[in-house]
Amino acid sequence: MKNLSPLIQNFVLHFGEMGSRWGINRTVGQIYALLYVSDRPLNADEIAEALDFSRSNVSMGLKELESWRLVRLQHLPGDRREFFSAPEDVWMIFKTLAEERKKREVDPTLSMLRDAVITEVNDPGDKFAQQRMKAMHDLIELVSSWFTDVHKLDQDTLVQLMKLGAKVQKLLELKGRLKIVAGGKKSAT
Amino acid sequence: MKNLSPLIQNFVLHFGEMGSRWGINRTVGQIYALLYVSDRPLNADEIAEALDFSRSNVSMGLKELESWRLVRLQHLPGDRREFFSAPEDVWMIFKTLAEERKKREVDPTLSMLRDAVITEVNDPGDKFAQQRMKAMHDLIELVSSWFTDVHKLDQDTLVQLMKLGAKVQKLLELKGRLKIVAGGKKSAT
DNA sequence: CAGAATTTTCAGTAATTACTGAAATCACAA
DNA sequence: TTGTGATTTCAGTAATTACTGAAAATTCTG
Repeated sequence: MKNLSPLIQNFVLHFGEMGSRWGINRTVGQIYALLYVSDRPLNADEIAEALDFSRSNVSMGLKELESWRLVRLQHLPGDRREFFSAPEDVWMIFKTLAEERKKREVDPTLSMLRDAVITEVNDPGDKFAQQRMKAMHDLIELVSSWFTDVHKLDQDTLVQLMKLGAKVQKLLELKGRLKIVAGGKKSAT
Repeated sequence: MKNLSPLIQNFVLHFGEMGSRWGINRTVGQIYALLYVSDRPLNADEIAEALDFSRSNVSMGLKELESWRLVRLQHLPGDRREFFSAPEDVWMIFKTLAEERKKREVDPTLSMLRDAVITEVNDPGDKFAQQRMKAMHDLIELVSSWFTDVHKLDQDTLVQLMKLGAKVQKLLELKGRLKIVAGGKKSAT
């Protein structure tokens, strides 16, 4: 790692490590981390130089990141090389990551579970297994469609909701009471 | 894989695959999947037999799962062997997983970011990097403490919230209006 | 306490995944 | 179109991670 300040180097190394713990290869994590903290787009040679990777490794890493929609490719005027940068908005990054993981892993899992649950089986062991799969399916489906749903919310609303934390319970109780009142009115007329 | 019905075999293989995509080794994923759909606790030999792993591999896998608090060890009367089972409550499983990942990966990342952000730097590149790290830190902290917070909610409330999905926005708006009214009253007195 | 049953450890090996350098391909300018 | 710079591909190799079998340790029983 040449020409990287200790601050940035530390960040990059940590992200490489984290990446590998979440099933993303170390190199890819490091490239992303570097782009994330860089104040200008970088080309592949600069990345290879900074992280001390081979040019081809950087090429593969960038391709991977593009497939995750985590980097933007751009051209600088008067320069034939491709420059890469990470989107600035951290919420956007978070959402993109969640969307991609959902598409790649969660959706196929749901589909597998759905198929498994509707299969006709006779064995009691299989019957039990199906119950368990159903429970897992329902949970994943609930969480996953909640995710999709809140993606639609604008960022401020999302932040507001998060900051509310557990206090959201009070709000839900309030909602319950309002509903009873409304329901009462309706049934009275 | 001996004695496993196609239904269960399929489930187990899928989970092994998913595990490895999320940074959990294939074997561990398969052992967990098997325990999850099993209608009774299994001992290590049964697992080794069913999945066709060596006994020592199963031992290591179970140790790993115990460290994630994802399996329960129990003894059957009149049997010296150790039997393992997966907790039944899928929400509990989900929460445990989230807690462990937070403890192992998110918290150390937050700590690294906090340190990086309070470091004194002069280089403009470092200053910029610090801004980015601050943004990431704040997002992770917000989401992570929201997670901790909603863990406290009982399951029904959580399900209610999830089912509400994007409609939660309406509720937040309502809350906003109530606050204004309340605030108005206060300032009037 | 001796011995049997069970579990764990760990060094060696196998399998997988990551990385490189060289060659091929591509993209553009003259 | 040809040449040059840039990027990608891919076969070979390196590094890492996973797995096994044998031995050690642990746990229980008589």
